[in-house]
Amino acid sequence: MTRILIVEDDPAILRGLTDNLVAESYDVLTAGDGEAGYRMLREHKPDLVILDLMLPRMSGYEVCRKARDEGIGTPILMLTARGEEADRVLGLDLGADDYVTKPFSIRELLARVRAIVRRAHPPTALPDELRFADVVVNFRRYEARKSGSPVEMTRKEFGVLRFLASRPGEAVRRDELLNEVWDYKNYPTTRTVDNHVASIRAKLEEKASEPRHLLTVHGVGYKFVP
Amino acid sequence: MTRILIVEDDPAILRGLTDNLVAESYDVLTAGDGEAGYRMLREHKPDLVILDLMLPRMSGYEVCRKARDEGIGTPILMLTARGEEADRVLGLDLGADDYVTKPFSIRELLARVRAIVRRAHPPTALPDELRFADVVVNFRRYEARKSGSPVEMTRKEFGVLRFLASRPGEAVRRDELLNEVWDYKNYPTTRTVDNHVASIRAKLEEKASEPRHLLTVHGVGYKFVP
DNA sequence: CGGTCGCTGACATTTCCGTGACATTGGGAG
DNA sequence: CTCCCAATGTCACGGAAATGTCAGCGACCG
Repeated sequence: MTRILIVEDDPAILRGLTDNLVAESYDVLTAGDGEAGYRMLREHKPDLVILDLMLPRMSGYEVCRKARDEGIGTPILMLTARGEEADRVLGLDLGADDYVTKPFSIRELLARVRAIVRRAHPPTALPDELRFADVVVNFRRYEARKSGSPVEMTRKEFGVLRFLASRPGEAVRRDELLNEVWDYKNYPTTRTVDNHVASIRAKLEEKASEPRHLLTVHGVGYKFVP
Repeated sequence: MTRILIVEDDPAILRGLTDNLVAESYDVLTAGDGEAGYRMLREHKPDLVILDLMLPRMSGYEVCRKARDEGIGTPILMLTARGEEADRVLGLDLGADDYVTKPFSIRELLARVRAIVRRAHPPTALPDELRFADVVVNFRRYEARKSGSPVEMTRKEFGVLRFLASRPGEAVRRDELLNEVWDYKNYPTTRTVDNHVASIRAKLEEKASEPRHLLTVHGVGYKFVP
């Protein structure tokens, strides 16, 4: 799970950021001033810090410099107010990885966060669409069709199928599926995975008892073959 | 894959830029003088050009002007040496999208490249008008009609419907709607979205309890289908 | 000061998820 | 080859989470 520390003294912005990042299933830590932020940075070693430049007690500038001086390489995304042009370059020269100027669009900020995180943890790309036999599944539309007729599937079913399909032909362990499709709060039994696979089979396979695309790998997990 | 053309005569800078952009998984093309750069711009239609202002054979200034004269709208990021202040504005007037002054921080340049690329792949344009079943909605006039009769809708309702309609058939999460239709300062509950969708249904759907165009995607959000 | 709009919270309803019990299968040990 | 245990298939139920619905309240505007 990717952990993000937000250091920001404006409660409105802090809340907006937190909500959005949590919704994107990041782990979020927060601090309201530079000192607390710096302490949390050292103690919790987040994967990314979103750091306001103007902060009470210790500026983002100082937090950044002190962290870098200590060899802490955690990626830092700076928040700067408009007109702090000089500080911009300074922030970047200090070793911040990117900056965003307030007022910023949430979309832009999330895009930058994703970009930074992606550089650190390259993920496996998930497909947007999947076709096999007479089945078409579109993961953006959350739509599935078999022989042209719509099939109702649930969110978890889409999630499981999508992850299996991202590694075609490869056996995927149950705990890998749990890690990828579920979040860390809801971490059910591995049997839950079986149930979801079973219901996907019931909906998309010709004969659920003799699956041809969602195969069991005994003692390991499941694999998808087109 | 995003393709970037770099036109730069200093081999050291050229190599530094290339390495960094390749590392960020861009496709990189290079040219060492203005003429070659101009030719490659026409032939390869990159998604972005990083263009030095001072170049042998044909200046960045000329390349930019000629390209724009021919209606080539490719985004251009200008590299200018310090003290070329006058040229800066010129470069921007010519239709360059951004500029960076040498010596530049590579991080800053990468940040600007990302910003330009993002702008160029627009987050889906919003429609000005929408028709489905016996409904006509005009988002410029803020007018809606059902079976020819006017229907009163509020600003937020127009906003929500418009964004959903900009991605027909695709499931849109509540937080995406909040990000697009609301601004980051006013960031209400996701339940607020439900209410607005409900009231749009009440006004435009035949039976609000059995919507046929504004559909719920359980666990995800909503989608609009024409 | 009356009305609309937008947001929240409470309650009703629907959908889905996770679990456990039991049936069935697979594969290794003997 | 057969037996036996573990792994998996199957199913139904209880509860939780997501959504629909409605009323109320404050902000803003005329």
